[in-house]
Amino acid sequence: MISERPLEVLKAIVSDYIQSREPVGSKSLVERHAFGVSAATIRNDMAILEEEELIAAPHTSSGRVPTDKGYRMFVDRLSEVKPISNAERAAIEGFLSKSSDLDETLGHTVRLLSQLTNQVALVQYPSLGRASVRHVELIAIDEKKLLLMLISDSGRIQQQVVDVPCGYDLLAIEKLRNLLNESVAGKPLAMVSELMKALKSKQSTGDQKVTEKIISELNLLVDANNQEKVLLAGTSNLARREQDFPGSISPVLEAIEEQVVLLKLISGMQADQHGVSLSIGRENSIDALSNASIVVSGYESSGSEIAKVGVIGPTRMDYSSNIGAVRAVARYLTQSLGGS
Amino acid sequence: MISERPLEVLKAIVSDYIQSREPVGSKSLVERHAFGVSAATIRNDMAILEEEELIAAPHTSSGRVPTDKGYRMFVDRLSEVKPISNAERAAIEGFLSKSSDLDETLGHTVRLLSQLTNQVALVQYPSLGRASVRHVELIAIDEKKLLLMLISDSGRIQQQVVDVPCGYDLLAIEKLRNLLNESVAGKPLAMVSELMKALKSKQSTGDQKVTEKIISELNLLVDANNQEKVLLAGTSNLARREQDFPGSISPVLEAIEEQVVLLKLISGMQADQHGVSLSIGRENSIDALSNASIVVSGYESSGSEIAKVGVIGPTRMDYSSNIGAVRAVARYLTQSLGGS
DNA sequence: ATTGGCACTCAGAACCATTGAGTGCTAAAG
DNA sequence: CTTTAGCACTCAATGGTTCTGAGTGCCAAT
Repeated sequence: MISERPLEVLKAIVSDYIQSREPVGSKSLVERHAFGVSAATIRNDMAILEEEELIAAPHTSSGRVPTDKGYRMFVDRLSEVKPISNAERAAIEGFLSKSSDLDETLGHTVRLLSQLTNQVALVQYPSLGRASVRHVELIAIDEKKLLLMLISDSGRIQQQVVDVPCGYDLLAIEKLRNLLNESVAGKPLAMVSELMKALKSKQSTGDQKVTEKIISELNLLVDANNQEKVLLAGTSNLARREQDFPGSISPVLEAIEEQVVLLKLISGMQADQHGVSLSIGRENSIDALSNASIVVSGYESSGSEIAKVGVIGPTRMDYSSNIGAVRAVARYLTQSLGGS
Repeated sequence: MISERPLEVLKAIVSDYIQSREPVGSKSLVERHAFGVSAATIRNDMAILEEEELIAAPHTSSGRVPTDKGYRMFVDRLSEVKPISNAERAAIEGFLSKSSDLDETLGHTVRLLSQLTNQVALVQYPSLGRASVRHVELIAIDEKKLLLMLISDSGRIQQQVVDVPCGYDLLAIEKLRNLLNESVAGKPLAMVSELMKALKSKQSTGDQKVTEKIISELNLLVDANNQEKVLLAGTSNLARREQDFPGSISPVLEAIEEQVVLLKLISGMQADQHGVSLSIGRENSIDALSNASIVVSGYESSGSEIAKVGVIGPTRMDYSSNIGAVRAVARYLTQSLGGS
């Protein structure tokens, strides 16, 4: 077990390093923090921390830098989440209240979060997997074309133009629409394909061909767009932190633009007690992101978590503020979605 | 008037510089290109080009580098558009054929273009201003809520949940929908607000309150979302070309993330004979982009240009290939939208 | 357990000489 | 008038050397 003061020293090292981006040594530590002891004592404490691999030296005899493990210790045990300021709160409220549809809300959210944190912000679109159907709609466009729409309860809308070469009967379409809605409205999307099977066998009225076509298109809509999606903002913030990434930032950018990988990563993260989860440096499995940390929180609609929102930046980031900002934004986002 | 050979020299300089990213001198020029003359002669030609400000020297006595004006001359008079390869053509066709709705199509397009060119790609959403209404839809969600949808002929869909505190009558809604469609379907969006005024005064059946509410929401939908939107992809390509931007790439990234500015820029660009327009270096008015060039082309739906698609990269880019790629992608995009 | 003292380390700045690709100019040749 | 060879000159880049100072590790004394 590590005793009290060494942990205080770790806290000071992390704080100083985050601020100065320079390895911090025993002397500057005693100068900036009022430990009641001498530099030599601090050096002893630092030896303990190094023993535990909480800090490391970039090269022999230079200041120390926190390791991933050190950051982890810092966020888990030593730091407080910094609540957002009133100005920030006002900004969030002002920003989010203006949004009307889901696209816009998420777009605003992600921009906002990136400005609040000065990091790259990301927001995951509500996954259809966990959502349910609010409504299915069939709209006649012209004699041979129908527009099929699927609206999920999170507000996500998908549509597909369906060609009906043989033409169709308006009344039959009306009937089909009602039938579809009766059977799938309110049901989880995951069940749609099953329900459609049942429907297909039961139903025999109207134009069989059109019905079948519509049903298969509906299935496609559920499947094809089941792929998740992430929105990014503030990539330039990463560029501004270039110095925090050894070599080039280009692999980092590449990695976060690779939606599939990124999604897998943030989906796998487990929330802590505050609803926020974070992955520090090599804790995440993506090699290109070994110098990056990710802070995400889930956001909810109708009471259950539907997707995640968060930021990504250098391991050397201000965790306290970023966690605070992500948490606040997730909360407001939930609020803004819950009502609609 | 500049005579023949100096222009050939300029062409060679641009080609070499694009390839090597190093200032090119007279000697390496005669080595790599079969001018039938000596280095000294080339030097004389280069003096002429420098006189005309088509090339410049980064520092006294080092190789020469094309100026913006030099690049302009190159693309306008000296280079051929490089047609895309068969493999690329196949990639485009394969990629775009998979898309179903507008969001997806544009998303695929922009990713594709960024991969094809290894640059940052951008695509502008069809502006509602120039589009017209395909359909208006009203959907009952529950007793006090309606979903109002506006579908434009480019396939863009916008929706808004409308609260109707006093409840509504299904039949009246049906009627209202038909009425709305009769009056606005096929009309340009810009006219909608006017048409609505006319409708408001004429109409008196049904629940006046609901009708009014819907109409005002519809107007909002047209206005509020009239704001244009750009999709970006391949920002990491910019980071990979870091060396082509003096100082940091962060202001460049910032500038292209600033949608409003970017939109203004690409909207103002005039197409040349190939349908492609480009802005080289300081030709564009954004200071942060003084080392960047932009290549865009319009794309069409139903026969008229609805928005732009293109790439943005360092002035020192391969114009021939990029123009080819942008042109091809714009053409396929038009095709893919025209049919739906 | 804490501290002052001291020898030691090593990245980074500062300085300097060297190198070589490239220029501009001139005078001769075609 | 155009082309060319020759030559002196420039200057970024390279690489080696030295210097400096923040910082360490360890030890003996408190």
